[in-house]
Amino acid sequence: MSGFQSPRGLRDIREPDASAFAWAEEHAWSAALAAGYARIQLPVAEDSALFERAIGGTSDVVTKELYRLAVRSEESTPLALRPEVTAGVVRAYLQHGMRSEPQPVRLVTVAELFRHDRPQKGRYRQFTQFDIEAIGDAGSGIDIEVIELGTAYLRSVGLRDIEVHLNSVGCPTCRPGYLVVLAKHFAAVADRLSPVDQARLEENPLRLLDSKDEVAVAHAKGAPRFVEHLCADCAEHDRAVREGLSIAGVTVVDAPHLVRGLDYYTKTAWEYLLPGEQGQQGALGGGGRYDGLVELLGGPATPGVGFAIGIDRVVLALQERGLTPAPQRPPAVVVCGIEPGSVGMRIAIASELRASGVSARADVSTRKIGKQLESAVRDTAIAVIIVEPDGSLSLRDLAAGSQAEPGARAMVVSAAAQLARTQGGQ
RNA sequence: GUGGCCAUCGUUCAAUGGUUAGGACCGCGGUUUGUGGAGCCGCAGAUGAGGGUUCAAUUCCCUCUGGCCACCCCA
Repeated sequence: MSGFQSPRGLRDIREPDASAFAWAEEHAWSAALAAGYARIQLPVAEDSALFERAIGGTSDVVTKELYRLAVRSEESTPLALRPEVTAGVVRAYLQHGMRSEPQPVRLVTVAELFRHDRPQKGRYRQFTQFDIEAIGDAGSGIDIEVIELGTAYLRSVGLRDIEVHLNSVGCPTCRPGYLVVLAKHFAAVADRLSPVDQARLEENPLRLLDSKDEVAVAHAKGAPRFVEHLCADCAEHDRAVREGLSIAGVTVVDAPHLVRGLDYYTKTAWEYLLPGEQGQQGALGGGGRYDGLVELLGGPATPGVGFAIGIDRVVLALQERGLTPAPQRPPAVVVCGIEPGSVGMRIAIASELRASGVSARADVSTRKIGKQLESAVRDTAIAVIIVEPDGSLSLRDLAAGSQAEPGARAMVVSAAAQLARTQGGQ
């Protein structure tokens, strides 16, 4: 052991997990690209102030989970590793004048994010999100499009039983009024609330709906529902989203207690959940509308919606259900030989096979042929080419156990490729 | 960030306040010398780190590191 370990919450992803990750990410890209979303790659770090402004300076994500980079000189701007992607996307939208493109601007990315949280299963300090953003359209239609896209993605990877929990968190017009009503409701039991919940009653009553504490949970059941205190505009938006989703075939679970952690959400808010799962692993992702964010970041008033789905959690869910895709299979053809001088030729032949679309590798050792065959067999290779001392090649069919007489290179290579193609498909 | 449980070869298990910490799987090699996943034989490989108690610590205590669970929060 070297004495070094990966830092807390940061991990190595190896096979077979690595294949499952790649597979989940590929599905994410293609689901969004097929729907007309444009790829965008963003930097992993941004001006710290961008996150502070977007997410809210008092939020947990900013106050305790943000990785702030050491400042290297007086004039450099303080940077932070991204804890989420929406802020960066909005920054890019403004920086590149995307408001002069057809609206809404639809963007996708798969991003590594960093949050200094206490790690647990399904919760890491570096994690990957599939993120979709549609900026510049205030209509309910785009909400429906985005929500449906997320469900379609999750279903496409095999998570057919996911639930969409939906709520509306209002807007600056109606939220203050609702908070008052809500606070009044909980004030009745204020003295029985846990200390944490009492603080929430003061600072962010919405969070009380989300509490795990017995008293709060019990009292939350009879709490006034936000959907009944929405302003006319928000109420109509909510109605249209629900109706549209139903017609689009997305079944929705009404979730009056759903509140999202980031301050910038308005109106539509939702989460993708796995029924039966408790706690952390249950929430695969979530999203919402953020009509005030662009303006908050210094742009013109511009609406937006988006979601983020945790790839790490998708992979975990896949594994728990045995839906993990088959890992990459080893090369179909192995090129063996024992003379040290034939190594170059073995590599050239393997390369030639690959160029013709057949996976192949050379055995670059000088071990006995028996050992080389054994390792090829264990790797589930289909065929072996043996470079004979005189430079001629023998082709051995591992399934059949037969070996042809040594022949000329071109012939043997094409026969091997042929064999790999016909048997590889089975 | 708070509280709790945990930590032995790459993996999975075992053992002990006292000689060389044991097995299985995996890997590598041998099986009479260039042809197959078996069998047999062999090799390599661990007490996470640092302190303390003790004649003696992998074992008991402390700190750190890392994992897991709950909370917090979120993906």
